[in-house]
Amino acid sequence: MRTRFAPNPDFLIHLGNARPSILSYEYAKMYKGKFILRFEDTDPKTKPPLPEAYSAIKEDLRWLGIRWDEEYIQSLRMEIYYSIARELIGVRGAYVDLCDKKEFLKYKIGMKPCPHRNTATEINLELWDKMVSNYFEEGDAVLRVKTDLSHPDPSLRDWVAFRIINTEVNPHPIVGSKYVVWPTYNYAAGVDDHLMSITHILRGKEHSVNTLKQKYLYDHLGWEYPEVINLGRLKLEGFILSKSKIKELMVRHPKVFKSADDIRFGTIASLRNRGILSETIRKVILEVGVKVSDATISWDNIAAINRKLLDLEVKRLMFVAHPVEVLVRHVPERLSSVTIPLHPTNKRLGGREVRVNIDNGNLTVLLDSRDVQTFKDVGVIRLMEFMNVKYVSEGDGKVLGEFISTDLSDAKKFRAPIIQWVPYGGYVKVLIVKPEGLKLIKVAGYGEAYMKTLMVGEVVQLVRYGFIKVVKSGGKIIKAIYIHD
RNA sequence: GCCGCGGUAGUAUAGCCCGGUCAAGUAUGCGGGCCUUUCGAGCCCGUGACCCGGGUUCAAAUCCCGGCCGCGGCACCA
Repeated sequence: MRTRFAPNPDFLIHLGNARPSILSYEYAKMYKGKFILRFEDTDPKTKPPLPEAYSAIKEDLRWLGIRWDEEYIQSLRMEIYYSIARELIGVRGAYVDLCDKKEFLKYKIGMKPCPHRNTATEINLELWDKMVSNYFEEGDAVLRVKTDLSHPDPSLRDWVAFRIINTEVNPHPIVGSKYVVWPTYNYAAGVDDHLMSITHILRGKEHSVNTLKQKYLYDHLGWEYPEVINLGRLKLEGFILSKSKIKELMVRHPKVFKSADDIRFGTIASLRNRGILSETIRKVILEVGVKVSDATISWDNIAAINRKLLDLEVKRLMFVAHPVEVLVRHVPERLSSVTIPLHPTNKRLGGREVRVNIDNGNLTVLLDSRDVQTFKDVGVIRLMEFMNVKYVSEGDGKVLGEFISTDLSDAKKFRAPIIQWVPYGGYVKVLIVKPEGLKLIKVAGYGEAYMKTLMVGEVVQLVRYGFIKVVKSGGKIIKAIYIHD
């Protein structure tokens, strides 16, 4: 078993591409076969390859846990395509067509052969050599593969295998202006799948006609076509996956959407930046499986999988989004420092010391305005991992509470809600960016001082708030991306 | 318009090839409970689906036909 993933390096890959790539890789692995990565960069004109995309795609694949046994770049295989083209002409499977494009269309829809279809082989070879040696202009000549002219689908009839692209005008990022005759997707992919002994092709169902086209090529050459498995399209609820739509947004709003890995998009890099684990993506793709029908992946589902993976591994910290000062009276001085574990069960994560300032038994903490409301409603709350507090009064905009005890069992006795808190004076400002569709909602709040030690890229759980990924730290304000709740 | 392919709960998926064990399984969501120093996780209970209509058959989610809906393709793109 040999499978392959064959992206066009003209852009980043997205969640939709994760389906064929992960599934092809897993298939090969399952049957102890080989998996091949092949860059299909044979159109320097309408889909010019992006030099940085080759490595970016490889990085994304590696991140997804995909390892490949062989790697090819089609633009480096031009001589191979050329030599097979001569072979194809030799068996009268292809001919050089000098017709004008519109003129050919008439023959095509009329199911009639164009005048060049029966050109003698020697002349065809001569014409082909002229093509390759830059004799013709762009648009003057193509090499067509002979198919069934009466096929009900007109697009199949004598499709183009090679066309001329003026690479002085549109140089290729890898081979520059070295070649002017370029193979089309169907030719290059078809030839390579055979030459690379691909046994199973897993690709999007948009390629289903291409399979039919390529089979003509295989028939002419006496090759056997691999097994094909068509995969349905994937959507990600609330995200844009489409290459063209992302490009359009970036062109139209260059200041809003600076790069294709923006957390609002559905590229693999975007999801990685967003804080989604590669394991989550793999699970989702494997769950969707090999089916032709389309699937809309819900964000809830992604979040559920991701949350479970993150839950055990990530530190839990306190954060208050809409702070209200609460003064607690009669707090014992010995409580000016408490050590709180960073995770209730994962002891490897250790703990952190939280210092508070107790002045004459008075302690000021910040609570979320919603929690202050519960405080007033319920009468007793527990400041998580710290102490139980009784509500006293509210006046002049100040909320007053009274220390009861530190025992957790008391909190249970009082059925006190457990609330996260941040010490007044011992906090750090946190700015959280929450993507919602194409908008970014910004939430500013206060995190406990320990958050200053977080590194960029680190993911933590803010208790009762959600999982975040730190994108900027070190300064006065910590910036983070909201992953999910 | 013309070719081709699909349609199981809100979402995703299992079962369909080889009809009965499917009064349809699983995950997530939603409702409730237990547990828990989170409104998180875990555990338990509940909720909710075979697109419609015919046919074949003792028996159809599964096979056949028609309809409806959805998707893909119709490039000198990949």
